[in-house]
Amino acid sequence: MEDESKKEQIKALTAKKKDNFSEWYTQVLINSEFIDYSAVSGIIVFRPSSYFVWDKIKEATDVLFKEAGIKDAYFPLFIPERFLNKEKEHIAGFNPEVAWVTGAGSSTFDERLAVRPTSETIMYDSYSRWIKSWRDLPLRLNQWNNVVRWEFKHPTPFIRSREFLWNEGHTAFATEKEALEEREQVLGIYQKVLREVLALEGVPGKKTNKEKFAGAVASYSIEMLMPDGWAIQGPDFHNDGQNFSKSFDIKFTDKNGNYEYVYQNTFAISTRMIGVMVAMHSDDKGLVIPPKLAEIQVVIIPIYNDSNKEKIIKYAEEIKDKIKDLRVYVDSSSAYSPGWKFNEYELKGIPIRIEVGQKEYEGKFATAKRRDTGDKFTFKIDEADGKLKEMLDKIHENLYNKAKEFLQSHIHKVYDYEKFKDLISKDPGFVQAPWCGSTECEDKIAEETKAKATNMPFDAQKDIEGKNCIYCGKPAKHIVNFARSY
RNA sequence: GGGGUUGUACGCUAACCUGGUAGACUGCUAGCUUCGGGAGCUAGUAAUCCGAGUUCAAAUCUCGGCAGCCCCA
Repeated sequence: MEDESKKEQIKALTAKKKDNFSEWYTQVLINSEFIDYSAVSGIIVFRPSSYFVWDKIKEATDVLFKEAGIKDAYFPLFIPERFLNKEKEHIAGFNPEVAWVTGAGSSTFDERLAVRPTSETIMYDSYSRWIKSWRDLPLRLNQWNNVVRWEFKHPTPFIRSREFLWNEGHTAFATEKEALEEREQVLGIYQKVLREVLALEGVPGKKTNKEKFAGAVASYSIEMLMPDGWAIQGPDFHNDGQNFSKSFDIKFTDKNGNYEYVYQNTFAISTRMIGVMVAMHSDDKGLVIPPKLAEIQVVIIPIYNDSNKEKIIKYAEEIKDKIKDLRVYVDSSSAYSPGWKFNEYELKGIPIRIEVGQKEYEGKFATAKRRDTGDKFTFKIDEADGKLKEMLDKIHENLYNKAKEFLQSHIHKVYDYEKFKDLISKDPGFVQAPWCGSTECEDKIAEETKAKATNMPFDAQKDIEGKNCIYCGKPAKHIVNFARSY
């Protein structure tokens, strides 16, 4: 037992995922050197391994954007106040969270500048000058950047952060039809990235009026679930109609010579998804990073003593050389013992660990361990390349399947309000229930159960026939995904 | 906005009640011995949130500020 108490003083996690989720979440992120807190409250530092994860998410998404014909651009960080004020709903939604720059050096600006909370206004000022003719459309631009929203609620790394990184896509079309068609394409891209890169599954659907984006006609989201059963909004897509084009005067001459306002969309995926990824996959030993996002995919730990040190390290390097196109690291330092390294790389979430010592050297094989399941396996060094790639695929698949099963086992379809209340308080998750469409019922439900209308899942709407609103009993118009929400 | 609570080294913590040498663990640096699940020894490095008051003497008591956390609105 003396060992136990000593261990706790070392870097091991003291909180358990099951017992104290938020404490565990923080410990995992900090102890694994994934992130650090900064001197500014509510803003974290992305250390190399977490920035690597973001870079990969970005890369995977960007390839799909480019294939779809969306180009990258970059617009200013600072937005003149008069721009923000142009679209009334938009400014009303963001005003409380905007950070302002009021001067430089000892001088004060005549007009203060907002640090972008989102870039609609600064981009659409340009769009209004760039779009003159139907030939200029569609205009589909994206930027990868950072935004600042000075939240006052308790900050949580990645999940609720005052500065975060994201993509913001802003597109303009000549017709409403074309604009609406973009939704499926973009949500499809996000879903593919979530599944194939982050190993996560969410529920796509339409937002209620109350929850839609400030300035949008309709909003859509992929809603995610955290391990504690609370919902969190994932990537989103907003159909802005002509709201912004009218405020920013983005009009063009159509084929018949008439002036028309463009139809617009905006969409985003943010670093918040890293938080969901960490929370879903990791365990009491530390981080678990899906193979495609891991800075080091395979770590090789040579186990040696004075008499065989050189040849064992050489053997480890030899195995590394046999592995093509994977990110492999040989930790041959003698500063730490093998046991120390095992724990360290588990804490950091490296998908596969390989151990090579005297036994392996003599038998020309290697011993390996999966981070996700803890299963050990061995392979002959000549088959290292294929074996490891296959195993990384299995790890991804396993993580994705577990995440999907968790989501599915936490979706409940309910038609009775008493049962609804019971589920929300006892077994948090998504509760899908029929709703009449009135904000009044939505508000009452939120007030009585603390569950928010997260979105209206596309695939659940077919069940609407003959159902009544769970709150008022009037005929239902939508099936809504209610949940306690971050 | 109201109430509670906590600020000691990178981190964690002791001394606080009862004022008097700031002590462990971890980390970090160096050396020697180790190395198949967080190795051992030796030496070194590093701290009382800020300001005022009481006192011969303040990490400790009092007041104010700042910061974190919790609860309520």
